[in-house]
Amino acid sequence: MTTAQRPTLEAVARRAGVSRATVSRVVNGSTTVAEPIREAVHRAVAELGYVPNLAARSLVTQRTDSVALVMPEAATRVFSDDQVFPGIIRGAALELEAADKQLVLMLAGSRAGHERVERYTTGRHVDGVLFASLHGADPLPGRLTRLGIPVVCSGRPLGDASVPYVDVDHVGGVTRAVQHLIDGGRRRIATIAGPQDMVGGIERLAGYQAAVTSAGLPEWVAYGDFTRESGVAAMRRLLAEHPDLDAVFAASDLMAHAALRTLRTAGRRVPDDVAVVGFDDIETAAYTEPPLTTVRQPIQEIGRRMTRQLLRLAAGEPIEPAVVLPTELILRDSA
Amino acid sequence: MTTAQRPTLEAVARRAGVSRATVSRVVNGSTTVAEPIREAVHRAVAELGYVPNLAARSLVTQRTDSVALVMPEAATRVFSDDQVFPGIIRGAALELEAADKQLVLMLAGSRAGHERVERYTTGRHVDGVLFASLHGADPLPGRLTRLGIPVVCSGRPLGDASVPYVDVDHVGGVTRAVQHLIDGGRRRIATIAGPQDMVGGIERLAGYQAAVTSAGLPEWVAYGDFTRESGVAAMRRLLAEHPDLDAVFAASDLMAHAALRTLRTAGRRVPDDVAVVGFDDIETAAYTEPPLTTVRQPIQEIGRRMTRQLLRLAAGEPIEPAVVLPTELILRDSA
DNA sequence: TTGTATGCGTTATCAG
DNA sequence: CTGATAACGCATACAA
Repeated sequence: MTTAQRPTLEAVARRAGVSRATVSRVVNGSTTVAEPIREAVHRAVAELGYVPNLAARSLVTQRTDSVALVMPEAATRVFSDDQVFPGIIRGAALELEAADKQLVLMLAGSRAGHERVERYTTGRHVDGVLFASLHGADPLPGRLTRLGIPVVCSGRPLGDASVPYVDVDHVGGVTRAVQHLIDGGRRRIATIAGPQDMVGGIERLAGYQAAVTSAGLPEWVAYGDFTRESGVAAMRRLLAEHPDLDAVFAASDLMAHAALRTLRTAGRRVPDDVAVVGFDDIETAAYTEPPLTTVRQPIQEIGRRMTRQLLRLAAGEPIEPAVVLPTELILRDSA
Repeated sequence: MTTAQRPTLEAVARRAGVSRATVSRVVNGSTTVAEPIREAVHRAVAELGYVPNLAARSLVTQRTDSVALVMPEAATRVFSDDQVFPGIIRGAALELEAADKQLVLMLAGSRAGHERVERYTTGRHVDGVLFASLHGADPLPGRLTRLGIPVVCSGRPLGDASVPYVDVDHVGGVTRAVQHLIDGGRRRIATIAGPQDMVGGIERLAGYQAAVTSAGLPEWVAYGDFTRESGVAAMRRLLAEHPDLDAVFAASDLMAHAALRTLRTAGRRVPDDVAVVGFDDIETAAYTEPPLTTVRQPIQEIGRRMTRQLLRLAAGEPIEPAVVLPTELILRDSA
């Protein structure tokens, strides 16, 4: 292993018999360099295996051509099978690909991880930061924004209102879902709510509450955290407390899936005895038994829009502070 | 939004009435600074909201305190439910957490993505590079190694043998699995092999071939790519070509799961008519119908060991060129 | 214990 | 079209 001293611009310049400035021009594709010189430089670059030092470059350009996508979650949840994070990642990756920028994924599940992400992003290691899903009132997005670092969140940030975000129309989707249940003759509609430290959890519950209340129906709530396990527990609680329920709206498809199975175990037929509606429209929603009626949110599009907003911001263009994407009720067999 | 000019060491120094060098010492936790001065500096740092510029720092220290984990796959596959990548990510995250280094995840699914990763890593944006799963003979690990950048691969790299790696004992695991089938009286043992451009696919097939051949048994192979869909197709082909098979070893649990369902659909009972063994021991393996007998590989441990090796390498310590972790046959009901 | 001076590898500004 | 030369923001050997 030749721990060869890494060649610098200087070395290339000497080899090619030109100045550093000229080498820099060629490397950066400037068109104002004479053809023979350009060739000589390219040859020298190849012979020496020269690769620009990004730290030096970004020190002067003030850019890094990379963008961070921060996921304030432990790896387990990020890579669970609800495919929400992966969808956002895919959307961001596609959009950054087009802009020829590097996507840097960072997990901030632990306290230390969160701090490390803060150091990394405030240290200008990236041109902008995307936040994938925030818990509670995380101060980091606001802090970065105040430092002048472009930030876009997925989901309205709970703490600092001044951070631009991309979200979906939770309330509209839930309202349509509950209305659909009511139209189908359901009158005892329960909900399995999501975590109340996340905007998605909060708004979907609010949407449910508004819909049942305005229809003069009772409000039956059990809380989960979007996962299957929590869905099972919540569904059991609901069945115990309200054995006569005839419909349930779950704030995530994973919890809806759990509800489906729990209801069957309890001897209830879906949708005959109990109708079930989920939220997300993940891939498996079409393959559950029975196939799940659910509120679709355009997950990948969230990633794309966030990224586009961020790139605009980084380019100094003004952007709208909030983008809200539509949701859609997908009718299948469970309701 | 105050696009405040970002404060530098210089600014902090002036504010605190000391030299840049002293501020630098305080910021980096040097103990040789008088208490009152240290306090003054800290105050100035807080008042100005100073954050060190990482590019400038790494330009002089030659370190970035971050490590890249490259996944040469599209996002879809990385985040599929086999949980192999997530396991490696978790292992690496845990180990880097302990070392207080930042984990930088990079997807290199497309051609352009691959190039971008190359620029990023060769540009010394990270102190070392972990490769999660290589297809074919990717030249990048070798190239980075020759540039003096620490690299560790998961799985023996197919191209350049000089790159250190961490792998599991594929052959040993498969041999035990097949032997278990033979001990159970099976004589017509087929395999659903993995992709032959990946070391895992190659070695698991080789292990199967060696085991059946040395037992004087026929060698029946159908190829998949580790996914469920490919497993269904492969199992169907095997059933069509060798309707009398009495066992199948699948090179991944996902494919084994598919085999289970396909066999049942075809009217075969597992394990009565056909025994099935998988490879991986993913979480769902315990919940399939029937629960899956499989070869466990310590996925998370792979991530941890890779990372430890990389950190040693980056610290200039010598490391063994190959680490091979043991596999274990987990007996459940499918075989 | 603190300050001074220097260099890390680029890009950008200006002359020529 | 090309070449000096000055930043960029920080860490550190050396001097005081």
